[in-house]
Amino acid sequence: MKNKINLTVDAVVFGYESGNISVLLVKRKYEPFKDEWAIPGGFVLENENLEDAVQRELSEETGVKINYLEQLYTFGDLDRDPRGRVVSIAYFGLVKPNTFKLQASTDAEMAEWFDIKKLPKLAFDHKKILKIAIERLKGKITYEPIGFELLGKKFPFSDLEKLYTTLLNREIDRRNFKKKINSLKVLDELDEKVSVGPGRPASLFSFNKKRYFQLKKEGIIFEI
Amino acid sequence: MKNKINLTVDAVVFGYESGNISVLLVKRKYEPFKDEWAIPGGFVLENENLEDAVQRELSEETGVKINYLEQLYTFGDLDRDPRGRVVSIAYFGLVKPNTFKLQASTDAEMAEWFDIKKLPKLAFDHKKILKIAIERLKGKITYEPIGFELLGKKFPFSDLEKLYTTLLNREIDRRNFKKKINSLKVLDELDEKVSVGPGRPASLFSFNKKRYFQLKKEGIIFEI
DNA sequence: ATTTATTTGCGTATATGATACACAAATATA
DNA sequence: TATATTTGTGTATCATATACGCAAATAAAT
Repeated sequence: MKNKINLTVDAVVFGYESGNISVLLVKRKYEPFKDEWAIPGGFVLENENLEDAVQRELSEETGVKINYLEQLYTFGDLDRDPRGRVVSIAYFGLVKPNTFKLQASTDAEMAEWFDIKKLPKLAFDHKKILKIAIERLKGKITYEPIGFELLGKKFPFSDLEKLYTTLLNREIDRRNFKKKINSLKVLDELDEKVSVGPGRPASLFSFNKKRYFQLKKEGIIFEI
Repeated sequence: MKNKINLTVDAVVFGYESGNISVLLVKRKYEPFKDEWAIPGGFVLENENLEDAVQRELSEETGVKINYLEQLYTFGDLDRDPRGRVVSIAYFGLVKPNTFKLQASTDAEMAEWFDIKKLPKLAFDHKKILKIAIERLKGKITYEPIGFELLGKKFPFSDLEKLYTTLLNREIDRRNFKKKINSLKVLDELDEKVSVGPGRPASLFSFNKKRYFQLKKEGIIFEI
């Protein structure tokens, strides 16, 4: 066979905590773009599935455990890597808050979360990749309840609400939003409350995965 | 650099004529899967953009001119090619009826249109690729007016209607459908009529591209 | 202990958009 | 001239989305 080409995977991983949406970046240790921030990723091995490659690179570079992963887009422009032709298959990932904190130990490669509104300069064409990933996140959250993938096992309703207002960058009427979510029946109300700061204590909810997969199978559209 | 991998592009190209949706396939001349039908495609050259590779392969193998092209998905399973590891970036294309007929001359590789309801056995994992492409086509047509990409410059309204009923595999109420399309204002009614067979002659319409791009920019959702 | 600020939590009324449905107009064919 | 066939429109009803106000439960301040 002929025409072998360098192939990498890159993973745009989003996390959410206390009203901020963050993306996971790593500081490059080697040229090109040494000491600049980049989306985690690396070369695909000859005998390795694409998703395995993503998981391996993420685990090596950041130690973060991915909760949701899907393919984003394949970038193949000729000049995207100064070393030569490199085609990159980008993935889109979400993590829950418990796996959100980075182990201080993994400083072999420095990994850090960045608020998506305060991004540093990025290596390669990673700015473009990130832009497409953010669009996908915003788009997807309005028609599939993937918002839950970013929340913990138990959460107050206001967390979900704040996630949507942050991501969609607009106010949401809580009463109508709740009606919509309730109609989907993907939330189970737990027999437990939390109270943070002033105000009425909030009931905790959990995400009903069974129901979620049922909806997905039926192709239910979910429009916020 | 290291870990070079064989990279191909494949293009699932749809056409539409007289109520049938067809896909373009080529008969393989060489092993593996010699004499079996496959989605057109081939190896990406070292110094060639991905889209250029698609267009080149399509032109070499089928002579068809693509009207609309977008990336579909990248397939990278280890065993998808018996010759070894081959990662394939699949594309999704639509052609208009005027470029629909295949030149009889290009029989170097035999290319043929197949009704998507009467598909032959396919080489490699192309059945899987085609399945995903058909889902994409069906999904996409309900929220973006790409249906027009499959029609000629001028067409009677019933052609558009039949395209949707065929693709969605269900009846559509013409009056409500027309209301929806009219509200988008993407159709210009021409001062011209056609009459085929019995029945009232039909006005011809053309597709207002300017308006279409405007809608797209505004992120207008179009739900049939 | 009382008041104030803050957050959660619900219900109803209105507007907007989707669906259901029937008949007239214009032609080719018999 | 009658019949079959296709195009072409309007209105009434139903479902869903949006707009909107106030009570309940707490922490913090006085």
